[in-house]
Amino acid sequence: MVNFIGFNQILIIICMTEKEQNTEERILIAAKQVFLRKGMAGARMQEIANEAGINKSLLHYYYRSKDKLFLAVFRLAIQNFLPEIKSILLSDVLVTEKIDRFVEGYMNVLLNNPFVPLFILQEIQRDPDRLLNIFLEEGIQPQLILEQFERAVQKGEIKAVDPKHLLINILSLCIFPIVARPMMQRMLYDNDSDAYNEFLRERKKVVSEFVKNAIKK
Amino acid sequence: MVNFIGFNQILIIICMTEKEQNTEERILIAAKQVFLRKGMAGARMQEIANEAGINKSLLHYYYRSKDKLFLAVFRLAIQNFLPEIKSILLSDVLVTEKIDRFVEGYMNVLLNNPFVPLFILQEIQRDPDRLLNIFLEEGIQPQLILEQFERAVQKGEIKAVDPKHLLINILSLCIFPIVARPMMQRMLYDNDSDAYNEFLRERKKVVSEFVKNAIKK
DNA sequence: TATATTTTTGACCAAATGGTTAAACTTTAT
DNA sequence: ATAAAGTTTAACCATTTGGTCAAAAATATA
Repeated sequence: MVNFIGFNQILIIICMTEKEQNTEERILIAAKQVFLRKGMAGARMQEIANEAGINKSLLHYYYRSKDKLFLAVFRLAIQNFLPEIKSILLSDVLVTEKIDRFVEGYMNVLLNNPFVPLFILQEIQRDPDRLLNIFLEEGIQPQLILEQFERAVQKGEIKAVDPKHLLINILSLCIFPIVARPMMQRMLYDNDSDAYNEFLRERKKVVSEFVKNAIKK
Repeated sequence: MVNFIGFNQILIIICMTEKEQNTEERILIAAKQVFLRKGMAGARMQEIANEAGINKSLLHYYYRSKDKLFLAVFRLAIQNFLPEIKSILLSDVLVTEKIDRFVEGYMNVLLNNPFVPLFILQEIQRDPDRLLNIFLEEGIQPQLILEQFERAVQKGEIKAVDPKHLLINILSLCIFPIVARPMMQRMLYDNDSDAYNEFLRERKKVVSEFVKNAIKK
């Protein structure tokens, strides 16, 4: 008998869109879709299985429980943000230039992962201690930014502001318009998605200017 | 036989903390507690009944379904914010003074209702059309603020800024630190609640200055 | 090719959950 | 005091839901 395994594998590779990647990865992607939109409490294992186009039992075969699968998604969500942020924070430029880059880069990541922030805020409210620990494990270090602001103040590059307030200001201005998009797009732009996208594009400059204006001596 | 009804009522009045107000109201208060913290998907009818100290059937007796009870809570949450905001917006003072008052008043309401914003953002993401309609029914008019900003620009009171960006900036700076409190209090203040309260107090001034600095000519 | 191992599936289960109902209890009206 | 109306309760119900299991299918190994 002829061995069709190789042929099948070739088929699989060709039809990547349908049977793309291994099952474990497909589950994770489907779980991300569902968990990010519905949260832990609103997500259904069956819906994740449907989204992945596989049998529900496979979710447990690969991830054991809903909680474990959720944790994998939570980690993934964090990892979507970390690299971009770290590379900017570690770059060696003036603090004002760094703020420009941060706002630009951070808002880009937010636009590509619009469901992540509300998801994270929601879930941290539900189970703060455990999930904040995961943040630490994934290597989030707000201290890093705060120190940079402090040094910039000492060196006289910027006005003497509380670095914590400055950090929260920047995060607020970037994150809120994404988190509140379903509300604001309807209230301010008659639910015109293109118009709100344009608004968010403008916003990169607006936020940069807004922040820099507040810290220039 | 002696009529004990009057005596019972007196007891009820005395023990207001225990049997306070009528059942319908007690249910609404309990439902608010649970829905605001857990959201529609995470809330349990039994938990609400326990919180109210009554039988679960009474929830359905007074509010028919979980969905109806949720809607009542959603309306209530909006109403907690409206009066304060409206009174400030309608006051006849300079735009800079109005921003001061708005930030002060809005952040006070937020501190008294810290779970409302995340709750609303979460639920609007789940069912945007229906819930945004409720917002309109309750009389939210962002147009009101936008027009005031526009007029202030025309009269030359403030720099020519896009009123929508200005509005989102103010809302962001006020709302985000409350919504992200479970996260930020831990990351920036070692979970010291008093320290974060102090941070939020300072913030009223910081935000006011931050915003006014961005719009002064 | 035959055998062991891994992957996938459908049937099933127990607990949880929103909701119903009839009876008991309380209050009001007559 | 009695009947009527309103309120409260416990027992139930149907469905949903996370999870299990044994058998089937596919794959790897010998």
